[in-house]
Amino acid sequence: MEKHQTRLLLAEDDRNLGNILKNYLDAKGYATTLCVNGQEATDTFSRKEFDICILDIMMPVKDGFTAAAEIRASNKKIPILFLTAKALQDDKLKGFEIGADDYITKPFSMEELLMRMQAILRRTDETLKSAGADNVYTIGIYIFDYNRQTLISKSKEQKLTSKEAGLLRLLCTHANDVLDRHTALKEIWNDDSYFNARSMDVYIVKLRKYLKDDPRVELLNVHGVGFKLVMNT
Amino acid sequence: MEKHQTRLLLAEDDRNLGNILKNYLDAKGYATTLCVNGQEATDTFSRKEFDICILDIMMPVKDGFTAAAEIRASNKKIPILFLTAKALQDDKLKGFEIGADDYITKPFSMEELLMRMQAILRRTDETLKSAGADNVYTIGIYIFDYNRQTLISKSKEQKLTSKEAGLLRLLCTHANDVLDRHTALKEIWNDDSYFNARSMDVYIVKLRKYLKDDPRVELLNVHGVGFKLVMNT
DNA sequence: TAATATACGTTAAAAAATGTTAAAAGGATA
DNA sequence: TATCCTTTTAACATTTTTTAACGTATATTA
Repeated sequence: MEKHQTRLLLAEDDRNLGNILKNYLDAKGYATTLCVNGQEATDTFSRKEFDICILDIMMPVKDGFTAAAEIRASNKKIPILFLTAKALQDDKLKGFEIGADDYITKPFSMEELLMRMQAILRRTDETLKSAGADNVYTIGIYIFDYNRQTLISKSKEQKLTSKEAGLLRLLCTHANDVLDRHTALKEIWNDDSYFNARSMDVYIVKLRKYLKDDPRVELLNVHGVGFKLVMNT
Repeated sequence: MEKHQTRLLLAEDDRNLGNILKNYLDAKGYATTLCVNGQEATDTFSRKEFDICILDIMMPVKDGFTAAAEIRASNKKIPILFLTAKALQDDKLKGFEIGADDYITKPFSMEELLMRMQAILRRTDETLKSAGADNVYTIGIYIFDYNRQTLISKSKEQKLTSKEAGLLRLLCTHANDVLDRHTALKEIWNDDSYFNARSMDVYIVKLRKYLKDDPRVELLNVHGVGFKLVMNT
């Protein structure tokens, strides 16, 4: 039921850049393991499970190409992304021949790195996006299936409209945390205006009615900020 | 079950560069269709089947981003690769947001383009083939064959009309995801007008009737947006 | 703290989109 | 032309969403 974090192996010998990247990627929700050379990277890879590797080319002890080749030998599916100051053509081609998924030359923006990683992971993680997209949430005594737009409890099965389901899913992804009004309006109404805000209030009332059979589930307002779906266990 | 050539849609308004690329890619074994603007690209894409798209950003009539968005709306899986002189960061991010798989800035070497294409196709080949398997889709207890225009279950074989089959195929390629009304109307009715929209609603009713024997298969409406064929969990 | 403004709760009506069925129109073929 | 099949148009029902109106709660300021 729990969607696991994407585990990322990052090998970068520049401690400064390495830490900056690790912090950024951790903040973006990736479980990042930082290695400072290729040897450490291959050792770590053989001990732990990873979903994607980001390797610098020029590193002491063992370079990124060599590390990539070893990683590829033990796992021929895992995405590998090279990161390097070398813009030399031969190196790029060599990287792709090893089976790299991308090759980013420094300097690059961290946003671009993230985008390129996501572009690769979109293709790789079939389960995350398309097939098994975990859109089923447990809300107290209810089971909410976003895909089917149903909210089921022992006593009854409530069909939801698309707006109801969309809003409830957003609330679920922010469970026990505040969902900002503006965020919700932009996500579901595509436009943050006065009337849409009032419309959203109407939907909050509807959702409260649907959820009223479980007193431990509360849909609280945070004045001036948004709403919070609280589930007391 | 022979393995077909990879079919490549290339949109590039610079005739010279376009022809050089087409010749190179053809020589490398790709069946390349060259378009000189975004409009031609989207028109061609809706008429023929492709495995990957390479789009220039700045093109007359319709730019590459707009074309990509339309292509992505009608096919959420097909790899899209942008090709451009613009190295602006915002543009890159915009490209990836649309769902691009790569973004190559000019000047680039044709070898690198080829490598990047192959890196993407390595990831997608299997998934594309298994997912869309030659226009035959499994929908719960049914087997839908687009080419034969049949929807077969154990109890009966339903013959479909061409509009029914066309709409059902689009819904299948968007399985468990919303198929936009406008996209469907442009794809199947070639024109997004009020009466065609009503006609489409009639067809949705027909498809629901055909699919009603499997309660796990649902054809849901997403109010104001489109329809979603739900069939997992 | 009272007055005031703003945000939210609630219900109902209006408006828009979709569901449903049947008839009309269009196209192909015997 | 008669017939069959597909598609569109029409008419009416129902559902979903928005807007309006009014009440209550929360924050702000004199």
